[in-house]
Amino acid sequence: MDYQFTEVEKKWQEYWRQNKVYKVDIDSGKPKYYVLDMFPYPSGAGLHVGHPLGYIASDIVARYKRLKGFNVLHPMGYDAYGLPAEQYAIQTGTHPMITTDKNIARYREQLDKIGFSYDWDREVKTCDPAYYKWTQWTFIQLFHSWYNRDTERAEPIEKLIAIFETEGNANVNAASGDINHFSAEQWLQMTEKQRQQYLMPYRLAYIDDTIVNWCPALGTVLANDEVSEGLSIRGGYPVERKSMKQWLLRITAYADRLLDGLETIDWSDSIKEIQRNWIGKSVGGTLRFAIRDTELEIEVFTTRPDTVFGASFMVLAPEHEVVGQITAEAQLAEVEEYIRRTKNRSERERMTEVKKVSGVFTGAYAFNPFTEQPIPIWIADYVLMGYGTGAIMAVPAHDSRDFAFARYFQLPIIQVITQKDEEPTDTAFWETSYDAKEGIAVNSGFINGMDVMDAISAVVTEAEKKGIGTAKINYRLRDAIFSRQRYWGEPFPVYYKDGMPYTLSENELPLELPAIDAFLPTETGEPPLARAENWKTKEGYPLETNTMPGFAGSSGYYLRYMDPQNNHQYFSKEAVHYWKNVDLYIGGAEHATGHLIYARFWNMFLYDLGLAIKPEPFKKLINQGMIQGRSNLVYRINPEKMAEYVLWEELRDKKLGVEFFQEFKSGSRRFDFYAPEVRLIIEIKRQQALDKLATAYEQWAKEQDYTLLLIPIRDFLDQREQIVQRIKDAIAGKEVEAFVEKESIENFPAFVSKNIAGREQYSDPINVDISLVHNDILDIEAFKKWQPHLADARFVLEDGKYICGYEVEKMSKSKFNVQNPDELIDRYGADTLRIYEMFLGPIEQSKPWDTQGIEGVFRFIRKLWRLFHNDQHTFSLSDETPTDKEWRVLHKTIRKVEDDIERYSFNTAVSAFMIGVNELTELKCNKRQILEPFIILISPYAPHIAEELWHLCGHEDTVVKQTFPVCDERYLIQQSVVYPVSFNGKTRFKIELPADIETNEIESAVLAHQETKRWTEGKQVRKIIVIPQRIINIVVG
RNA sequence: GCCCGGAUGGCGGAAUAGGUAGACGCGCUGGUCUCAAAAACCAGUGAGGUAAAACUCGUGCCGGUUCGAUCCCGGCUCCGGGCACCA
Repeated sequence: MDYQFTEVEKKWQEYWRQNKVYKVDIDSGKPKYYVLDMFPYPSGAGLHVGHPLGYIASDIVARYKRLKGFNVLHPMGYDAYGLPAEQYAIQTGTHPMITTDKNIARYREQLDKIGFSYDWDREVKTCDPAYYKWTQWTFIQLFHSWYNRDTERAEPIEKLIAIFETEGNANVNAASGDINHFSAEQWLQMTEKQRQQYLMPYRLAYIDDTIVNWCPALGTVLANDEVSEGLSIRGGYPVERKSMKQWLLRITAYADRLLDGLETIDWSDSIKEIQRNWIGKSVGGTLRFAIRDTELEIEVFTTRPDTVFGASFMVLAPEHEVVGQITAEAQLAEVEEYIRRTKNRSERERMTEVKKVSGVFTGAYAFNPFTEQPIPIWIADYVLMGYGTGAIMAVPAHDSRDFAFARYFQLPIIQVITQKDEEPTDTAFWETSYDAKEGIAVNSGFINGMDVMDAISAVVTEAEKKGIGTAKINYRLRDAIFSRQRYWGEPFPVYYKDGMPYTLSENELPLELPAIDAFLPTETGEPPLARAENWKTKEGYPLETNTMPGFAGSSGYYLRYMDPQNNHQYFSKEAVHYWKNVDLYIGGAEHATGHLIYARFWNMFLYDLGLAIKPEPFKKLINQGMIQGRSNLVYRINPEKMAEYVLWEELRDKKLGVEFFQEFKSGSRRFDFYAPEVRLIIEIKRQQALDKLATAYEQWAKEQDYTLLLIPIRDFLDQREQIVQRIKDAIAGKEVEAFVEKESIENFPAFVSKNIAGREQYSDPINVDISLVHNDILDIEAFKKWQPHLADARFVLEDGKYICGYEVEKMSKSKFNVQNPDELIDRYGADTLRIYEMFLGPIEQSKPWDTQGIEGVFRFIRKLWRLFHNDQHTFSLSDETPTDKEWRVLHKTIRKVEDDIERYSFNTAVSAFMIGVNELTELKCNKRQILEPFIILISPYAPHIAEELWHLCGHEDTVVKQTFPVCDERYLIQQSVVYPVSFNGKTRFKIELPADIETNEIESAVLAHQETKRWTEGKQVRKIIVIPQRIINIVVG
């Protein structure tokens, strides 16, 4: 019997489950290793082959690390809150929990079939009250914390209150919103409500008014990328820019630590770069500009204080508060009109119109604080209220946007920086600004001659001395909006008293999601939770009706896995001190600015609280590439085009003796072909069309003295020779009937195989379900049954086969190219699937899914099986001592596979296994001492066959718990080396030499070789380069 | 516009330290076995060139460094991803 993968795989999956082989507990005697997959959102579609790619890689590492003696934590769970289940609930009334549980069951079934080594006792679901209790708990901690900039960490709000009570808030250095100063006395005299109001801007979870994209029809707030031109992408409903009270998390407090932390973790440069951009730190200073004839000042933020002498105007964001106070009477109408125009456009739309320059002069002037010159103040929407101070000093000579603006409105451009060793030039002739942060200050008073970097700090120092500015760092990062007007999410553990939010006490957690009658917002636009009956505390205070966003539950899940059943704590001290943080995290790159940044923030906060013990949650991150779909195409024939093409092939190049032309026009009539020599017209049309037209056409042709042939398309299917014969007769001048009437037949679809000549010209590609295609050959019978209208389909074949085309595109239902892992497991088994997914290429690279190659892996698995079996298919191992060659194969493979797994090069390890099996097959090796270690070696990749073979070898225990074989260098030492000998870098021949001889011996051996003479003849040997064990190069000339 | 990746046979890819380019697999061609097919096995397979060899060319393009470059440097082209009036 050949290898029976279906039974074998089922048997061992059952065995592993029953014996809880993958269950893991704290074991201080062993080093720990934590391998984590980004847990999935269980969608209704189930897994396709792209999902398990990362899971397989992490599973290989987990199994490998176990064999290497590590205690491996390898859990899995579900990111169970998500829009699809809620959307489905809105449409059907099915509770999202029911949908979600169903989908989870399906996911679990699929995952189990692949043979993953998860410890399922640690499974978490974010929608499980026992889990989200701790999401809510963390929110409470955030609410009761503030960020102390002096200590650079989160601290309890009580400590802040204690400071307020003794000295007010003047000396508090906190990451906070806008605050007014108050004294201890004022604090003590405040009402409870006032105190709460003053505390709010300090909290790490706080409520604030935020401008959001509110969509009344959907009853929710949309993200910027869910809105296009004022309409929701989904549904096309109007979206308003609206100020709403929302919960926010003060992630900005951690901006610097999030940035610095990137230096300490092993993530790809691209993800780190994305996060750096997202945080968007810029270092500079603020400067205050006095406004002429008023007491007012405008503060600007700039990264280039060194260019202040070149600031020739100012620009404010249209919504800047000072605009109303400074606009001159004469400019009022224009300014108001401009503000109205820009107001309703979202930030995103403003950004997309980058190229257009627009703006209006306010009529007011400010004084440049260094040159003391008055400069005009403009408003323009290229200045954003949301960044810096909403105002800039414009330095057109050294900022490209200011330059464009100045040119457009003809404002002065003053050069204040020159490149090294260059003289200033007339800016009137500049085509672009000089933006680089390199050069020497000129026309700049006291900083003249300084280099840019020195000039920056000199100006900041001077500004501080004069009291008109300070050094300042700005971030692009915004606080995270934490409220969603949705049902399917974690309820906030918050109630309102006297209009102020308070948190529930910890013993009231979890606050469970209530039942509601419909999953929609209320008529008054309140979130769905407002429908819940009795949605208030015991005391009768109303509870928060928003729910938390998707990233709430996924931000700390890796910590919960460490101690998932703990009812008293998020996770125990003992657990976190043992498991620490994630050693290897695998998942998609699409979470770069979402989950991966929130989770780092969440972890840092818990670190400040002393709960997490590492500042960074994920030491090493791998982003698996996307698996793209490989669609198959069939080519549907356009019958008229095809008939024309086929006939033209018969007529062209005087094949029938006379010259034909395509497209003959006579008056308003058009015909397909015309031979002027014999006045012969040929027209191809559908039978039905000809039935109607034939008489009129014939009449016309007679009048004009043309010979006419009307050929129905259907004739091209089976009467091609007759057609040609009729044309020949017509050419020969015989009487030929223009149109032979026939019974009309039903239309049927027809398809042409890919490589039939002319196919491109008369067919249209159509996606066909990939399950009907094997190695690009269409299963015609299955295809006919695929859709009802294909039942009578006809085919133009090549070599008796229908060959499909293909295209690489996104895997999606509509392209019929979704490859589902279950099907492949049924056909080839899980081990083959696992190895094939790894074999496709480097884990981080995107690649198309192509089932063709899987056969090769399947062959490899059976070849491995045959190593252990004789010709009669009976298991047979020999206890003889292996030969050196056999040892060498084993140890070479150990070395290669170990190296490859350690550097996550899974595809090359698969090659190494194949080479190993090929070589052992060649050696006809069935020796226990070689093959048993080989089983262990391959078990991370192909756990099922490995377990089966391990037991066949007579072992009672599981292969999972063995020790990874150790490479013994002795077997790798070569007696001799085959050196490639090259002349001037081109390899010419090879020479085998003993491995241990000296360089000069190698040289003389090579020079003595007779091939050498051929290449040195008539030339001089100038140099011999010998790289021991590698190559010999002889320079001649 | 800016930032980050990438480009190697018909296809997926390999070459870990500047040292035999194309490992391994797919596909294709021919063969063995078979009544036949499947499976399996064997041989060949970068391009040009040749009866076969020799030889020439060849890692997106142009140039450089080097005894030697897929790898390092300079300048481009194309593809993928991210960011985008961020002061």
